Order: sequence, then C-alpha cells, then structure tokens
Amino acid sequence: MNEPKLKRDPEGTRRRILDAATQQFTTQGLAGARVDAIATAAGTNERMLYYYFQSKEGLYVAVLEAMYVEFANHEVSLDLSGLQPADAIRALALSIWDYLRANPRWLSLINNENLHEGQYLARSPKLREAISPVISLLSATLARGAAAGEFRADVDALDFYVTLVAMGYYVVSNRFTLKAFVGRDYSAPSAIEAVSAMQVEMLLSFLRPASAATSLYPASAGAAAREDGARMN
Amino acid sequence: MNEPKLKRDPEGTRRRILDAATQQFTTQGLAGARVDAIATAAGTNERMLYYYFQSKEGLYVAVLEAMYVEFANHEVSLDLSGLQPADAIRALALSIWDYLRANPRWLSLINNENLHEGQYLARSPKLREAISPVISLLSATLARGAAAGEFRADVDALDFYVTLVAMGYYVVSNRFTLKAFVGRDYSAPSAIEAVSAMQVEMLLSFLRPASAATSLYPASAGAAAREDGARMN
DNA sequence: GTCTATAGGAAGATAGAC
DNA sequence: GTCTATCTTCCTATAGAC
Repeated sequence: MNEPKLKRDPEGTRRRILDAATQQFTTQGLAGARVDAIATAAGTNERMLYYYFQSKEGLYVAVLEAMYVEFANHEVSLDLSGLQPADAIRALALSIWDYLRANPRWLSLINNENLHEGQYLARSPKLREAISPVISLLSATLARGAAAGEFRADVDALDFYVTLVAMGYYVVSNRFTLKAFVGRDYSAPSAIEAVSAMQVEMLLSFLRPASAATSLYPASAGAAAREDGARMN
Repeated sequence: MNEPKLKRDPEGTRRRILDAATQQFTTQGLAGARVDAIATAAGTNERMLYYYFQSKEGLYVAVLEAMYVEFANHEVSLDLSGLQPADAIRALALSIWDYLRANPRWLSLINNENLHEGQYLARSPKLREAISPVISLLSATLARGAAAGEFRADVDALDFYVTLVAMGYYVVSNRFTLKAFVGRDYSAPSAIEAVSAMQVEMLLSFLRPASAATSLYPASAGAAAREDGARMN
C-alpha cells in the first residue's frame, strides 16, 4: 500500500484488486476469502471489485487465469536442446520442482479447484483445454533418448509427466501435514535436496533400457506372466 | 435420514453429526461448510452440534481425528512377511494407493489442513505426532531386501515413503485439474492401472543394486538432511 | 439431551452521488 | 471510475423451555 494512488487509474486499480485477491484466495480458499478484505488490501473499495469482476466468483476465475498465464510463461523459457537425454530429464524435473517450490500459492489454488471438482476452471474457455506447455518438450526428450539407445522406448509420456510432477507437488503441497505425520520438515533446503536427488535417480533408473528387461510395465511387454504381480487384466 | 430416531440417543446423535460434518467439510472445506446444513443432514438441530463439539472448529478437529483413526486401522492390517522384498514393496504401494483412491475425502481434508498450515492438526494432541503406521513396515522391508542383496542399501526410508505416497496421492487429489490440463481422466480404472504399473516399476528399478552403480544419490554432501527427527526404529 | 427462537454480526452485492 | 452508505441474506453461537 506504499504504491502512489492516482485519482483515476483503471489498469492500476484492476491489477491491485487482482493481486490482493490472489493473496486472499490462495491463503483462505474461495469460501474463506472476504471481499472487503480484498478491497481494503487493494487500497480501494468493494464497489470497484464488482465493477471490474462482476462477482466474487468472477474474480476467482480471473485469478486462476492470471496464475496460469504466469505458469505457462515460465515453462516455455526452458531450453534442453544442448543436453544429453538423461541430463535433459534431470534439468526438466528440477526446473518444474523449483517452480512448484517457489510458488506454493499456485498449488493452493489448484488444490482448491480440485476441491470444487474443477468447476471454475471449466468456466473459463481460456483454461479448459490449456495443455501444459512442457509435455511436448518431455515427449521429444524421451523420443530422443530412446533413439540414442539410452532410454527404454515403451514409456507413456503423459503418465511419466504426471509422476514427475507428483514427486515435487506432494512434497510442497503437503509439507505441513508431512511434518506432523512423518516428522520431517520439507521446507528445509537440505531435506528438499536429498529427496529430489532420490527422485531424479528414480526417474532415470526407470528410463534405462536395462530396467525394461525385468519390467512388468507396460503389461503387453513380455514378462507379464507372473501371477502374483499380475494386475493388468 | 431413514434411520429410526429415538427420543434420546446421545451416541447416535453425536455420530450422525460427525458423519454429516465429515461429508460437509470434505466437500466444502472448513470455511465453506455450513453448520445448519450439517445439523439438518444429521437429522438434528444446531444446538446439539454446539452441545457436543463446542464450536464449528471443534467439530472440524473431531472429524480430522476420526478420519485418522479410520486410516490407521486400515494400515495395520497389512501383512508382508510371506513375500519376497520386491513383491512386498509392490503390495505395500498398491495397498496404499488403493486406499487413497477409495477415500478421496481423506485427501480433501488433508489438503484443507495444509491450506491452513496444519494449525488444526496441531490443536489435537492425538494427531500432532501420529506417525504413519506403515513407515516402520516399509523400513523393515527395505532392510530385508538390502540384506538379501536385492535392494541397494543406501535408501532413506522416509524419503522413499513420501515419494511412494506422492505417486498415488497426486493422481487422485488432482484428477479434475489433470483432466483439464493434460487431457487424461485418472478416474478411469484403466488409466489408474497403467500409471500404477509404471510407478511400481519406477520404485523397483530404483531399488535394484545395479542402479546404485551409476547413481548420483545419495549426494555425498547431502547427509545434512538426515539430522532431523526421523523416527524409524 | 433435545428443541424453538433469536441474538448479533458479518457477508456478498447494489444504489446513486460525484 | 470512484466512493459512501446501505440492503438483504446468511451465518455462528446462545438463551431458555421442556
């Protein structure tokens, strides 16, 4: 609120409301956020909030869209072309995990959206089919590694991507309950570094062609005969 | 509400309030839940809610405790003693993931608790240090596998556990936003089976001693991470 | 233990002047 | 575009009878 406030400043007012709303929604959730608190924090009044965004929910959708734009802008800046496949996977994973760690607010918003079964996301045409920009990058990297004989060739890129994100997401999103239930503080850089090193190694040991030999994944690939582990049909 | 209602039924009333509250809190969050909706769904009135649980937040903590008891009861029923180490890890992972899939309400509650930085969890002496009952089981299995020469011996059990849970948790908890952003429906059994098979293979290929040869994990400098209160025994 | 009734305040949304 | 004042609804919590 140190920001100089002009008499008439449409864009500034709109942006300050959006910033304040982001803060409120990510810390209190949609239901917990208060419109008067948002207006006050934005240095304006409730009327302007409805003037620009029609309703509390309209403002919430605007926050969702703004955060997605921010997320997508970050992702496209990644260049893996000069790296060996394994190093590229490592760099990609660390880049994603770093982003999640640096933006826990984004995770809170996504969690809130899942609580509401994605219904507000569905309300935004911009977001409904906004495919994550790194997936094609990952896909190309996996293909490059397979062509070079460094990676197994039977990997589903989407499942791999989801698993990779899961590793970083869970540790950040659930850091408070993890501290209480397993006793380790994953806010500490040393703890994050250790678990990340394990997770990178996990991704890469899976990708090595050697592991395909004894693999039960995917189901079609040979060795699926064993009875006790048979869960694929 | 088909349940026959007695004139005086202390335990029944208390339980019906708790059940209705679980439903409300897991679908609406703490702030979004309405006490009159809970009372109506429980077939009673608001006064009884305050009579038994003092406040809305008191009721919320009671719901948290009840769901944890349910969770812990499930976990102790697992017997891995007859299985080879690799099969034991597979069975453990699938058991945990199945539970998460069957109880998405539990995940919603945990997410809500992380939104509030674990502050209600901290309010319950029963929950504050309620170590997950499977961790010692996992730890023993890893040790057994290492002794048999089937697993690498340098694995941090807590980090491994967290990563294992992350794989199942993320896919269930974020199924709505995943459907919108990556276009795959992880509510479908076939999608779940495919990704689970990949994830099991990922865990096992990491554990194989061969992977330790080319591994960068654990980082030689990363030992600092082990100084926290990891209670394994 | 159970219920009806209601206090007391806060929430989302709007009217209308400038 | 901005602001003050206000409407209406809803929400948590309690009083007090039975």
